[in-house]
Amino acid sequence: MSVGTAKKRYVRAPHLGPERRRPQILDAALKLVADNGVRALNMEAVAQALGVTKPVVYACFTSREDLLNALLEREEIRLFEGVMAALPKKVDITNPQQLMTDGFRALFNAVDNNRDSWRLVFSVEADPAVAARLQEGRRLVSQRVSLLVGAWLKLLGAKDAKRRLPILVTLFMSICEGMVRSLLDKSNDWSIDELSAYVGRLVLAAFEEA
Amino acid sequence: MSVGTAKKRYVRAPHLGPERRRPQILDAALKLVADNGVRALNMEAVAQALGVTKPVVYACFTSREDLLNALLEREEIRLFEGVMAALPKKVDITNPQQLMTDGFRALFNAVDNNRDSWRLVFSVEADPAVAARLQEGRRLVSQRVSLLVGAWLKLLGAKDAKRRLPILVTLFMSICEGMVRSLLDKSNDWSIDELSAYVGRLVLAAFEEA
DNA sequence: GGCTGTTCCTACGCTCATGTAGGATATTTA
DNA sequence: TAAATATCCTACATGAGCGTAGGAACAGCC
Repeated sequence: MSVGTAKKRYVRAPHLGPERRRPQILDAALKLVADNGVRALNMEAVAQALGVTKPVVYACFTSREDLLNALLEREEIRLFEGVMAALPKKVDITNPQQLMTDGFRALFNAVDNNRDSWRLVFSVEADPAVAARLQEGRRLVSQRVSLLVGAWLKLLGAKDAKRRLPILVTLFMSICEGMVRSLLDKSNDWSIDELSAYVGRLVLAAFEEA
Repeated sequence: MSVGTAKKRYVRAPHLGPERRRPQILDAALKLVADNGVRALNMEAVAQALGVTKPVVYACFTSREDLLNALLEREEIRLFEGVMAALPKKVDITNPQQLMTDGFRALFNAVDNNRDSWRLVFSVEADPAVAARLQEGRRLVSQRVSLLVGAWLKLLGAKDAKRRLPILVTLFMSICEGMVRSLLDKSNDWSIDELSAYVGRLVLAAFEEA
């Protein structure tokens, strides 16, 4: 074939510059991790997803670890917002049932509206590069839950509250995490409203025995 | 220094042969994973732990994946035994409290007596080489739990049992997993007897609302 | 002691992913 | 339009881990 009519083998990517590429890269990285797990997140794959080459990615993030951290930094805002909004400011004794149901509904909706971000959290556990950050996030949420459960125990007038508290926090966190996980991979036939009402009722029953 | 008095730089490992090395290798691998996570499991590390070189390991297991599978195959016997023994044969309506407490106690003891094996389970989740095997294990346990919870729902005469079942199973499994996890990394001031009694009471309360 | 077969070790090749140097191309500026 | 600058691409260096070929040391047997 003649040189004149030969098609270019690739399309050279537009000159956007690091500033405008950063968010694109984070988007691509999020999708990669959410779809195929953290192990699928490598610089080559990210570059390809954008129709670009590695050095372009490295111009935005100095390393894979840097990229992953930046991704988490961006997502954790959304994530925390969802979780913290689900937790009530104060424990309202007049209607604990409502409190639970509303909380779970808020959580489940937050998850359902940001599935990829939430998948990220669970995928990323496998990666040591961000283990510390993740653990810190969990600690923060636990702390908040601890406050609320502590208040609840006080209202109940439970004996031995100080000792029971960590167990109850663990229990509550496990339940939340389990339900969120199942929300992310199974798509069962429960609406979020139904599910939060049911789970809320069950969990409340347990906590009334606390 | 003279050649005659030069110390050997290494001790050549005894000639045991693959047959007798296999269990040693599995032990070393288990310890590695339990202590430092799956990522720490590489053939070189395993070899070093035994004072041996890689080809010796490869004489016993054809690949890293093979080794990991063999390890899980060996451990899962112990693991299943613990879990299945914790689950009652039949749902005894006369004393459900006892049923729960005994179950949790059996589970927690099984975990506490095989901490490394259980750590393995949670570490290994990060590795795609055995993801399928792990998932299958979970499925088997779920199935068994499902049977029991199904029977329980029948005894309760719960409405909509079929639809509620999977939610309850997820809930129950999440709680178990969460408690086991916390048993493995925190060493709190609860005895296993106390803990199982308390958790049993809470979970029962929830399930009476099922 | 010498022979045979087993077991172990040294040394290397391969692949995949990270990260970088330097040239090519586009865009902006003068 | 031509130089200066920003951005991108090709090509390579490096390192970790997997897996293997072939020679060295040992054990048991005659």
